[in-house]
Amino acid sequence: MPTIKDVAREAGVSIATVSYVLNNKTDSISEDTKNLVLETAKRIGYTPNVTARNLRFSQTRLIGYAWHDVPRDQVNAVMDRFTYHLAHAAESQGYHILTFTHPQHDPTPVYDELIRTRRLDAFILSATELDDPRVRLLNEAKFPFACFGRGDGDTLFADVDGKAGVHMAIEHLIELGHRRIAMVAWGDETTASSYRREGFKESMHEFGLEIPDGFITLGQNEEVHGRRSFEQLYQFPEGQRPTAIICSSDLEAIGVMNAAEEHGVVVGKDLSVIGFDDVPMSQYLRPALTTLRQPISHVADLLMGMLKARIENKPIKQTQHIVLPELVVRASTGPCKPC
Amino acid sequence: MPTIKDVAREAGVSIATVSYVLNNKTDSISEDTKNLVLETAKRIGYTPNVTARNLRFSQTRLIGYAWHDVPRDQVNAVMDRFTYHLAHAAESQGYHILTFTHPQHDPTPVYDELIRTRRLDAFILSATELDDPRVRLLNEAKFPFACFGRGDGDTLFADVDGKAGVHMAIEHLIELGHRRIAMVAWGDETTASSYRREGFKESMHEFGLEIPDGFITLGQNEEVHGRRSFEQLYQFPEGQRPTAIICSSDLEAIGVMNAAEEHGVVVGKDLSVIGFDDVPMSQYLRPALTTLRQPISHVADLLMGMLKARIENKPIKQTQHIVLPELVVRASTGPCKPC
DNA sequence: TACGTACTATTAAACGATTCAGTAGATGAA
DNA sequence: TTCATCTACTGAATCGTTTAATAGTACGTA
Repeated sequence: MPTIKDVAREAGVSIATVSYVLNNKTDSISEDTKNLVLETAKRIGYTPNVTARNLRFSQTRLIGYAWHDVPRDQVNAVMDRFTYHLAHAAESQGYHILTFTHPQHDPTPVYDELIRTRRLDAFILSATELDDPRVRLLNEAKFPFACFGRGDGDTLFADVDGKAGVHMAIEHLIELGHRRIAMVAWGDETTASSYRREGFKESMHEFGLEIPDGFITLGQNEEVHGRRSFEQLYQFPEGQRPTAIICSSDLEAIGVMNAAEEHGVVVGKDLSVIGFDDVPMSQYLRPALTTLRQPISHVADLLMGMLKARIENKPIKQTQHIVLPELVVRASTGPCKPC
Repeated sequence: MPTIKDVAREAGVSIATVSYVLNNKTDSISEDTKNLVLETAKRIGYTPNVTARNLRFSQTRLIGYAWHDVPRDQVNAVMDRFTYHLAHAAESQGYHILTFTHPQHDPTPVYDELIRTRRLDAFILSATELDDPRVRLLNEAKFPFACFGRGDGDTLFADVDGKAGVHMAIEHLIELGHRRIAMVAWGDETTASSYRREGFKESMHEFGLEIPDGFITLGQNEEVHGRRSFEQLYQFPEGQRPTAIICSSDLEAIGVMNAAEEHGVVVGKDLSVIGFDDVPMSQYLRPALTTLRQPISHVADLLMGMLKARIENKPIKQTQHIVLPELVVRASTGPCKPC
């Protein structure tokens, strides 16, 4: 592979001249020399060596994104799509994504290692928690990063508005005549969980609807949580059962639908169900699932835009973005039957 | 961040000495000096700069993997899991995965660019076709790569044995009493498609079973292909319809199951259905889907093992691996009812 | 005394770029 | 003629490593 030296020798000029021409710093280069260098570079097929350039600039043009393992029975929700869009967004800014893995409960050593070896210019984090050890580490190291999820202080983040999403879901159900609406929520204190749960409480109140005791079920993001939630809600006497259930994820919605079918309850008619995420399969479920689609591609663009500015020490117009999900209406929601 | 110079100055020795100690080339370093250097490096928190090292060795310790876009209604099958396991396997060999994207029908310029800038040491390709333009490019450039999928000549590859998978599926169905078995196959000439389709023909013949005309339906890997295949097979008079359908993917199996339900055919009882891939959702379908699970993690390990050897010019024991899928039996297959 | 030989550590040249500082040569002004 | 200025280029340091070649001691031996 030819280097800048080869171009210089072939063109009969110095290395410095070649570099100036190729970087378009041609203030004091004659037109003739410039053309000669450009032609020579093209002729011998020269392309600058990224590693050498990176060493010179103390950069890597690489952004780290940890791909954490998920048990094979769990759905990785939107993470595969997010990775694709992240890679795409990074490329359009002149960066690349380096994916790495870490033990689920001890991420920091890997982050630390990547910082210390100067392998990366920045990180993208996803599913950030309140008081997240990764965030603490990166802040202490003053290392650039941006989060898919909430952050405090001057943390760069973009997140989906779970509260507004649940509001949209309730609005849709009310238009269909529903009044008794339950929610399958998450018990653990992640930001996403509390926004979705609190959004439910607030919006129901706003619409003047009661939330009977037991209408918010708590558990983990698993199919069985949806399944158990249905069983629990089915215990209510017939006139007091919810006619619609909003879930915190599509996976839980599937659990609800599976349990409902086993009890002879027809989803979309006897019971309306709404999920969250719009995983690829949800359109092929029977009935197809009404769900809140996360604008993944947009989130990736926002994160990369902010991150590039931070890496390059440029001003950032807006450091925190909360974007609306989109309600995708399918057959799992229908008019309230008993109403 | 401290550099090797800082360690040398602090310890009062030369840079070379520090380097020798840290790389454990201590043939001609006294025990005292060695300890002094190690302690100093630890005290000031020194970690070698990867970029500098890479420049020296003309390497990047980075492996490229293209993440091609898939329409949002399609399931990305096993690619998300593959990426995770690939990253994991790479790390255990001292490498990292760089993900990138390219236009679906014009991949080569991006590969070319990454080679020319010397951003990567090698590539992993997936879904390689016969006469693949990427393979041609990489062979011409003599650039290391390994494929998830078949390859010819001395191409490094690991692939799932689709033929054996279909054989296992047929065997399972025969044990359940089935005789009239159909297949939802792919019309386009990818290697995966032909292995699965030809495997079906061969195994059926081997078991002494006929394949009536129309029992192999051709289409693309979409839900609707499964759906249409069912409709087509349902046209047969009752005693001649297939009692079991093997699909080339879980997505098609879902299509078959959806169409079956609409016709009042109960999957798992009236009709057995087998998928291919074991996508995460398949266990939560109603009925849960019997399917052929691809040993993704094993494939990733094999590929990275071979690739590392090729990059480092070490001998490779076995350059081509064909691994067995695992039949995961769930409720979508059951005893042959009319038999 | 002189010399070969361990032993230990250092000097300096790479790797492939960028860029500051400097320099020849031409031109113009005093 | 002399000096300043401008144009068009080059030399060499630098980024942070690795490693071949070399050099300085000390010791035993001829």
